Amino acid sequence: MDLTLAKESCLHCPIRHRAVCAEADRSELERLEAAKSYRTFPRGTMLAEAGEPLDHLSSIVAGCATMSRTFADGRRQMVGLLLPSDFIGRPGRPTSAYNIEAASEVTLCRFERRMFEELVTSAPNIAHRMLVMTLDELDAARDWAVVLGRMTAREKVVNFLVNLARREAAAHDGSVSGGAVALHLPLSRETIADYLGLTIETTSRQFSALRKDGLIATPSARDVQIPDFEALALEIDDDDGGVIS
Amino acid sequence: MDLTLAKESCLHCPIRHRAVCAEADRSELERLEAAKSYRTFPRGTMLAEAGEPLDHLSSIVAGCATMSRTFADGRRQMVGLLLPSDFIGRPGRPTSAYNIEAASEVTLCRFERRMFEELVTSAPNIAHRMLVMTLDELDAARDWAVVLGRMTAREKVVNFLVNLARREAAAHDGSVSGGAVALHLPLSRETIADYLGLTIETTSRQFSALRKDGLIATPSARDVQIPDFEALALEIDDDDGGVIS
DNA sequence: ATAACTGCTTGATCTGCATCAATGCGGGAT
DNA sequence: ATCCCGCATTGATGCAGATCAAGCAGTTAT
Repeated sequence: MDLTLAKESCLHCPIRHRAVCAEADRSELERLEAAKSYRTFPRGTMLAEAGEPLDHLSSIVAGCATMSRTFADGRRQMVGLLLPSDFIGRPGRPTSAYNIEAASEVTLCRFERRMFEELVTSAPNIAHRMLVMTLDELDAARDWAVVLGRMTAREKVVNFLVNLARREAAAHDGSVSGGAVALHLPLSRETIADYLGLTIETTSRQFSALRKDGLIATPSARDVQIPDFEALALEIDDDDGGVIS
Repeated sequence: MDLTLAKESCLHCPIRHRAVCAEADRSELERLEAAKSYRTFPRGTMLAEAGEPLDHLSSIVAGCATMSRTFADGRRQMVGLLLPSDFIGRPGRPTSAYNIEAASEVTLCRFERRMFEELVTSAPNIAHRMLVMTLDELDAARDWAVVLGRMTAREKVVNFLVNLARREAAAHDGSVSGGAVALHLPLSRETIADYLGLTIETTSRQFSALRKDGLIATPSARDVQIPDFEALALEIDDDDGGVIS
């Protein structure tokens, strides 16, 4: 799970473009800038439906969205949390493979598909940056498979909290200090459960167990305090490489 | 298993290059051809170790390899099966994130890292094709997360067999007919179990249950016959989109 | 304030898969 | 052939997490 807020490869930020394109074709930059438009959607909006055509490709500017697939019998599995700088839609693939839903108010930087695809095929810089972003997502997706396939419920929840804390720290461009950390959860228990491949009840029980063990405090359901981050991280770090980088 | 695959994006095949590069810079093609070399490794060879430097990028020409991560306590999760035309290593990432092991004798088409990375940054065609391949892998990895997170043991095994059959059919460039299909499993029960996030015993029991239900026959542990492919596929297809594309 | 609603927690029970433990089977060496 | 040895199957039992079922707390409406 890559949760940094200001990746090198973020495609909606002109400052990044300038850095990357410094000595490259400036017209490429102009075209990318010209092709984009911004739009904000309220919480709960379906930004894409699995199998349905997706005529805009977007980069998330602000907010949080979820990517999931739902079975006919109701089982749901999230395959990713989409955060600022993450990309929605794929060049060359006209439809979305997953449901994408705004988990909070979300602002997108949108590119009309045809324009963007032309850029990707003709501009080496853009294509290369898309490749780097996609490789990051691939690593995250594979790491996620490891979590879902082999971790216990407790490990899944700890892993979730630790990564959320690390992302938050990265967003503020500092590292997680050895001390206390406070988190606001962007997701409901149900969404967390669907993310972790668990039920709501099991997820809730794991939060309660961690609280009883003194590893977290929960002033409210959506707020988590971690008095000793290292102690929490030890629950998963000490015995494997299963931590999502 | 016959592994002659012929994806559009396969990077070791000059014929494909020619098709893609037809009107593009031919020197790019020359350089790619010049940079490659072939090598064959016996079954069991560790082609890459998680965290270790990987100085060659490779395209699989023949054989089968597995990608996995192992926890300190022995838990192991495979994150992918690598088959001909699949790629090992990532431009811009000097180390492998996973253990990659030859599951059978494997022939690789290898590119020296520096040469290949130069090609990716300078040649739009190569970069674009890498992007398409990576997007395919990303879809597969996310689909895999859905399988691991929400499918039952039986569904996992059925999904595995159905996908293997489909890949095999795709390799022979035909579709899976409505009738009987014969498969040779390229993996041991243990490896299948690690792939599916199950134990050996559960995997074996599921094979036995499918046999008892008449959905498969197993002339040997490594050979599976599917008398009615559609009937098997119905076990998963009718209620979701959880099939790996 | 009270009611009604929604999301969270907790308890009791059930079950699917893991674990522990034999047993069977096939292919290679002698 | 016979003895292996690694792999696969099958059985008995245990347990983590799912399911079923109440309660509870925060929020919005009246």
